[in-house]
Amino acid sequence: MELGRPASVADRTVAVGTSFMLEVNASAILTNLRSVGRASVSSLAKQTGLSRQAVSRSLAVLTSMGLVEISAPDRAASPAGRPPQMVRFRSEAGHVLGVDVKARRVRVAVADLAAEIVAESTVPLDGSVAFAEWLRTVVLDVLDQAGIGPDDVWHVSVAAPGIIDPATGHVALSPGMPEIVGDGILLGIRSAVDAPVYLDNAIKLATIGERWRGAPHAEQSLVFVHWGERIGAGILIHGELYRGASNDAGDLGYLEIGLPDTPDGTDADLGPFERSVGTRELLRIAGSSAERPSSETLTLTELAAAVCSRQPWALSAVRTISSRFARGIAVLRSLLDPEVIVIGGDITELGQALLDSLDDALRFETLEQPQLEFSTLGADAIVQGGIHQSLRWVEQERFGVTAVREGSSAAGWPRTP
Amino acid sequence: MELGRPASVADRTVAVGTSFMLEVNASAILTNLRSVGRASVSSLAKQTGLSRQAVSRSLAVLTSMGLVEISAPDRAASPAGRPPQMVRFRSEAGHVLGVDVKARRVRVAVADLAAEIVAESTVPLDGSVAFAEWLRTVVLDVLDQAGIGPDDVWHVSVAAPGIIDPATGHVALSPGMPEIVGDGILLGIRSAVDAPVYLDNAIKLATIGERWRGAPHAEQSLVFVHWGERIGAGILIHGELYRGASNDAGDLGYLEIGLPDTPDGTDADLGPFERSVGTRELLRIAGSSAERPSSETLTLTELAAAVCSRQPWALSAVRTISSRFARGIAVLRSLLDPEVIVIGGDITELGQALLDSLDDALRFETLEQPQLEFSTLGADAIVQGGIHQSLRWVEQERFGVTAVREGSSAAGWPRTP
DNA sequence: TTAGTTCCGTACGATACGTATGTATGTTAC
DNA sequence: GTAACATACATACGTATCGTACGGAACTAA
Repeated sequence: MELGRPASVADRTVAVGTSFMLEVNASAILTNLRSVGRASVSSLAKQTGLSRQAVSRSLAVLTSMGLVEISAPDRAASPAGRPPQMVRFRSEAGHVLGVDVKARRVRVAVADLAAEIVAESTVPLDGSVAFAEWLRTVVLDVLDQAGIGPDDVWHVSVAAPGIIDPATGHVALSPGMPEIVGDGILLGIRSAVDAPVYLDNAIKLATIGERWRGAPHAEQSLVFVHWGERIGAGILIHGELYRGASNDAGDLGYLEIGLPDTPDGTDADLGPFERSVGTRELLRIAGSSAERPSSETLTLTELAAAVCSRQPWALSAVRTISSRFARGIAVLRSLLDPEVIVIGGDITELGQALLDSLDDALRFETLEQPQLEFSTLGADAIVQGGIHQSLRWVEQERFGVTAVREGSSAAGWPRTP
Repeated sequence: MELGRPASVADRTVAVGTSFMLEVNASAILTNLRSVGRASVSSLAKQTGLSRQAVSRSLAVLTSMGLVEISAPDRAASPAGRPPQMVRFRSEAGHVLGVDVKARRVRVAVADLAAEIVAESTVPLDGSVAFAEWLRTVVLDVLDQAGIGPDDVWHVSVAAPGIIDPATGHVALSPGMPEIVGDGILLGIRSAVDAPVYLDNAIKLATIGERWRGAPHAEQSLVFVHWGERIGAGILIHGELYRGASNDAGDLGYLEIGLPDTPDGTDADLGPFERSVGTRELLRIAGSSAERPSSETLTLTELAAAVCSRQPWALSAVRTISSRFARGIAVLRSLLDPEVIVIGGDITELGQALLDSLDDALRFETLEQPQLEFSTLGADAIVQGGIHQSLRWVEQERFGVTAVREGSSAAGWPRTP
C-alpha cells in the first residue's frame, strides 16, 4: 500500500524473456500518450525513438488491455499524405476515488485516469446508522451517479482527521470523530469496492493536492500549513510526502519558540504554537480590544468583515498574530527552506490583509524567504490530493514496468503464452 | 553532476534493440555480485532468476569491461559435484577520490569500487604556491601512493567550507578560506584527473558519511548537527540529501526561538542560535562562573577535562547550554521528526556528560524524541561521505541501466556492432 | 571402478527489435 | 480527370536475446 519504492538489491529488475522489452516500451508509450492525450502512431514512434512496428506491437497489447483506442483517421494531424490513424488514451478504462471524511460530512469524488472528475457528492453524516455501512451506501451512490460499477474502481484514497498509520490504514485517534477510530473507514470502503485503499491524515492529502493542482510550480519542496484553531502542516520534499520517523513531521501546533502564551491551564487541548497564533487566540485579542464597539463574542467571519472595512482594532489584531506566525515561518525557513508555503484553513477568510501583514513581518528577516500563498483549492485540496495519490498508485502498479523475476510477472500485464 | 534523476516523460527508458536486455541483466548481476563479493555462476543465476546462459553472457560482457574476473574453481563453494568457477567483482577496476578541504589542511582519500580506502593523505596547506596548483600536486601524490594513474579515477567528491553551489561547483563564499572562492578547487582537481567532480559544503558531505558509515540504521531520515562555534546541520530525507530551495536547508545557526542572546553588537558574526548555544557562549558561561578556581581564558579542552573530573561549575555550564540546545532539538523534532540526530563538531569533546545532560533536558518533552548520538566518525565523516557520493555516481552512471534512446547508448556499456 | 552430483558448453525454438520493400490512401498540380 | 507526391500501413527478413534441453567434464563417495 505504501508508494515508496524499496529498490533493494534482490528486487532489482531483471529482464527474463524478450516480452520484457514489450513491457518496457508499452509503458513508455503509454506514458507518452497520456501526456499528450491523442497522437498518431508515427508521432509516438518519433517521440520514443522506437520503430513504428515496435510502437504498433505495443499499441496492440495496450488495446487488448483496454487502455488505448484507435480512433478515426485525422486529416488535420498531417497536412499532406495519408491521414494517420489516431491513438487515444482511454481515460475511462478505470477510475479512482478520492474520499474526504470530516466530522459533519463526507465528500466523495470519482475521477477517471485523466484525473477528470466524473462524479462528486457531498453527503451530511447520518448518525442513525453504523458508520461503515453508511459509508458503503454513500460510495455506491456516487458510483451509480458516475455510471460505473464497483469493479471499475482501481484505487481509493481516503482522508480523515486524526492520527492515522497510512501503512495499515488504522485510525489510532480522532478527537472529533470517535466513530472512525479503528478500521471502520477501511471496512466501509472495502465492502463497497474491491480495490486497494489508502487512508491518511487529511492534512497530508491536502498537501499533495496543493502541490499537484494548487501550486504545481513547487516541484521539489512545499509546506502546506493548515491554520485554524489548530495548526498543522504537511511537508513535501523531493516531490514526496515526508512523514518523519514517528509519522509526525510538520507538527507545527506543538512548536515552542518563545512566543507569548496563554496562562497555564487555559486551552490545554492546544499546543503552544496554537495557543499563540491559532484563531482562538486571534479572536481573543481582537475581541478584547478596547477600541472594538461591540463586546459580544467575536466570530472569525465578523473579524474578516471588520478587517475588510479596515477597522483599526481588527487590523491591529491581525498584525499581532501575523508577527507571531512570521516567527514560526522564519523557523520553518531556516530549517526546511521550502520553495513555497501554502496556507489553508479558516484563517484564509481574512484574505489579502493577512498576507500583506505577513509579508510586512517577514520583510526584516535576513534570509531569502519562501513564497507565501493562500490555498487556491480550499476544501477541494483534500479530495484532489486523494485522486492524485490514487493515480500515482495506478501509474506505478498498473502502468509501470514490473520487475520480472522468476517468471512471475506482476499484475496488469498479460502473459504471452 | 547532480545525482537526482529527472525522470521526465521524454527521458523515460525505452528498450531499443535486444541488447537492452543484456544491459539490464548485466547491471542486475553486477549489483548482486557487488553485494556478496564472490559468487559462482549458478548462484548468481539462482539469485537473479535468470538462466545460467544469460548470466554467462552478461558475465562475458562484464569481464570484457574489466568489472568482473573469473577466478579458480573453489571446491569449498559446493560440497559435491564439479567445483564451480568463482566470479569476483574487480573492485580495483576503478577508483574514486574523497577530498576534504579545510582552512589548515587538505585530506585526500582514494577508495576502490568496494569503498575500501587504498591510500590516504593529510597535507598541511602551503600558502607559498597557488591553491589550484598546490591541490593538483597533492592529488597526484596520493594517486602515486595508491599506485594508480589519473585515468583510473572515475569520480571525485570534494568538501569545502562555505557556500557552494553543488550544481556548478562554484564557491560563492568562504569566510575562512578566501583562496577557494571561485573555481580554484575545481580547476586544481581537473588539472590532476580527468573525471567528473562533485563539490559541496563540508557539512552536507559529512551528513552523507554519517548516514552511510556512522549511523546506517537511519534508513530514511537523519539530521547531522555540526556543533562548534558555528552551528549548522545537514538533512537527509528519503535517504537523500535535502538542500532546500535556496540551498540553505538546515541553517540551524540562524534559528531564532527565543533563547537568551548576547547583548546587541556582540558576536555579530554569528547567528542567534550560535550566540546562544555555540561553544563561544559555553566557554563564556563556564569561564565566568564564580566557582571556577582560575580566571584565565578557558579553552574547550580544559572545560572537557573539568567536566570529566565532575567540577560543579563545569557541569552547571554544560547543563545550561544543554537545556538551550534541547529547545532547538525540540523544534527540529516537531518540524522534521527525524529518526536520528547525530552531533558532531568540537562540542563532542565534552563526551558522555553532554549526551546525558541533553537527555535530561529532553525528558520532559511530550513527543517521542529522536535518537541522539555523537558522531562515531569525527573528521572522517567528510571524506567517507565524499567517497560514498562518488560511488553512488559510479553506480548510477556506469553500472546503472541507461535509458537507450535514438541509438545513443550512454557511456560505459559497449556497443555490440 | 562406478554411481551420483554439480557445473560447463552447445544447439534449438520463441519472441522482440530494426531495416527494407511494397501497398494503401490521401493532397496537390496540371 | 489524371499524374505526381507525401505520408501511413503491412509484410518479410536478419539480428539478438532469452529459456529449455542435452551431452560432456570434474569431483566425491562408496
